[in-house]
Amino acid sequence: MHVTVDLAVLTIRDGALSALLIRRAAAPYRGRWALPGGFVHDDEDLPDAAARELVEETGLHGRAGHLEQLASYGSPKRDPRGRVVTIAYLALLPDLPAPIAGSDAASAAWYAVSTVDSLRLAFDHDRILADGIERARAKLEYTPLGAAFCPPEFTIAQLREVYEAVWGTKLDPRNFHRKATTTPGFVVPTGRSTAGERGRPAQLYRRGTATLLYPPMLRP
Amino acid sequence: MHVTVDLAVLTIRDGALSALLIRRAAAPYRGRWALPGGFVHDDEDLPDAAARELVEETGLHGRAGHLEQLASYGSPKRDPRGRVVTIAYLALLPDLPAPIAGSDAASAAWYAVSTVDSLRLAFDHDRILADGIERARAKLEYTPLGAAFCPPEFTIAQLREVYEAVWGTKLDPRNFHRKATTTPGFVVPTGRSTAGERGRPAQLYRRGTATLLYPPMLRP
DNA sequence: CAAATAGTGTCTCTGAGACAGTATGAG
DNA sequence: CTCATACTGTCTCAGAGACACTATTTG
Repeated sequence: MHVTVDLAVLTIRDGALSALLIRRAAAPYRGRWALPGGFVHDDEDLPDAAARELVEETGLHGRAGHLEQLASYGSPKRDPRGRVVTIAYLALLPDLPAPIAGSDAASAAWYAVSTVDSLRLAFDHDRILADGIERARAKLEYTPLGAAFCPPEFTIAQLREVYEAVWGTKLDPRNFHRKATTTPGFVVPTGRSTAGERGRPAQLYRRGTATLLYPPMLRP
Repeated sequence: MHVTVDLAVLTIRDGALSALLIRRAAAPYRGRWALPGGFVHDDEDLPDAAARELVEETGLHGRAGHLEQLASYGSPKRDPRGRVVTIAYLALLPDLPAPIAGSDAASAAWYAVSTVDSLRLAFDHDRILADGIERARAKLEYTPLGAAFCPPEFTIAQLREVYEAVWGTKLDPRNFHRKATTTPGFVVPTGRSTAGERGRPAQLYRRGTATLLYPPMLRP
C-alpha cells in the first residue's frame, strides 16, 4: 500500500481566494491540473513530507504561513496505479512571488477557487480542495489564522479583505476594526503605519499569540 | 508502507467520559492497553475499515452513534515492526452493553479518560486519544453531536450530563434547557416523557437535523 | 406534607450589527 | 478645497448567565 501527501495551498490574489495547482507531467491524468503532492519517503514524518513537496513542486516555503493536516483519503479506486492512501495537508500562505514548477509538474499556477470547478482536477483532488476551503472558512471563525494570508505586518483593512475573500461576503469595516482590535490575542500593534496610500494612513499589526479567538468571529 | 486504522471510542459511563481500550494479545506492546484498530484491507475504504475494526475487536456497532475521521499519524518510529501510517477515527457512542474482546484483543474495557494517563498506552495512542478527546470537546460546541452519546430518545438533563462529562464543568440546568430547546435543529420533542423517576417527569427528545449549531454553544 | 427534578420568567450585561461622525492622509 | 480611507462613538437588539419562581412527580 502506498502513502502520499497532497497539498491544498490557498492564498489571496487580487481579492480572490486562490489555490495552487500543478499540471501533471506524467501519467496518470497527464496534462490535467492537480494538487501538488507526492510519495512519502520511508524515513520521513508526514508533516516533513508535506513541507518538502511544497518546496519541490512549487518553490514555496510554508514558513511564512501556516501548514496543517487536513484529512486522509483512501478509496480503493482513487488512483489507477494501485492502492494509494493520501494524507492531505492545508497550507495558507501570503501572496508570494509566482510559483515555479518543479520536477513532477509541467507548470504551476494560482487559480481563483471559483474557477477551479471547471478544470476537473485529477484523482479526487476536487474533493480534497473543497474540504480544504471549508476548513479554511471555518478556521477563520475561531482562530487568528486569517493573518497567515497576510505579510508579517498588515493593516486591519488587509485582514478584512482576507475574510471577505475567504467567506465571499462583505464585512462592515468599522465593526470589523473594533472586533479585530479588541479580541484578545488576535492582532498586536507594531506602532508603525502605512504611508503613500490613498486616504488616512493605517496602523500596522502583527499576528497575535492566541491560538483560539474568544469570543469567535462568526460568519454573518 | 503499511496502513492501519485506530479508533478513539468515547462514551459516558457513570457520569465520566470514558474510552474503549483493548489489551494487546500479541507483540509489540503485548499486554499493554491500546486503542482498537488494525490493518486496512486491500479493497476496503478507510471508513469501512474503521467500522469493521470496531465490530471485530469490540462487538460494538457505530450505527447508534457517530464515527468520523480524526487525523493521521505517521512518524517513522511509531511502530517497531516497520513503517506504519495510521488513520485515526473518532467514535462517539451511547453507553452500550460491555464490549466483547475480539480476535486480536486479550480483553476490552471502558476506562474513564481521567485514569488513562497512568496506563501508558501502546504506540502513540495516548496522543491519538488526547486529540480525539479535544475534538469531541470542540465539536460539542458547534454541532448537535452531544446526542450521539445518548440513546435514541433522551431528556434535556441527560444531554446536559453529556456536556458536563465531556467538558468537565457544571452547567446551569435552566439555562441549558433554554439553549437546547431554542437552538434551531438541536433537538426535537417526541411528545413522550419519562415516568417513574424522582421529580417531575421530563420530555423526551430526539437528535435534530442540524449539522451545525447556530449560535454555537460555547464552553464556559 | 417535603423533597426532588422539570421547566418558565426576568433581569443584567456583553457583544454584534447598523451607522453617524471625526481624523488624517493624497491630489 | 475634495475625496478616500482609518478610526471612534452610539444606539439597538440578541443571546448568555444568574437566579426567583412555578409545575409535577415520588415518598
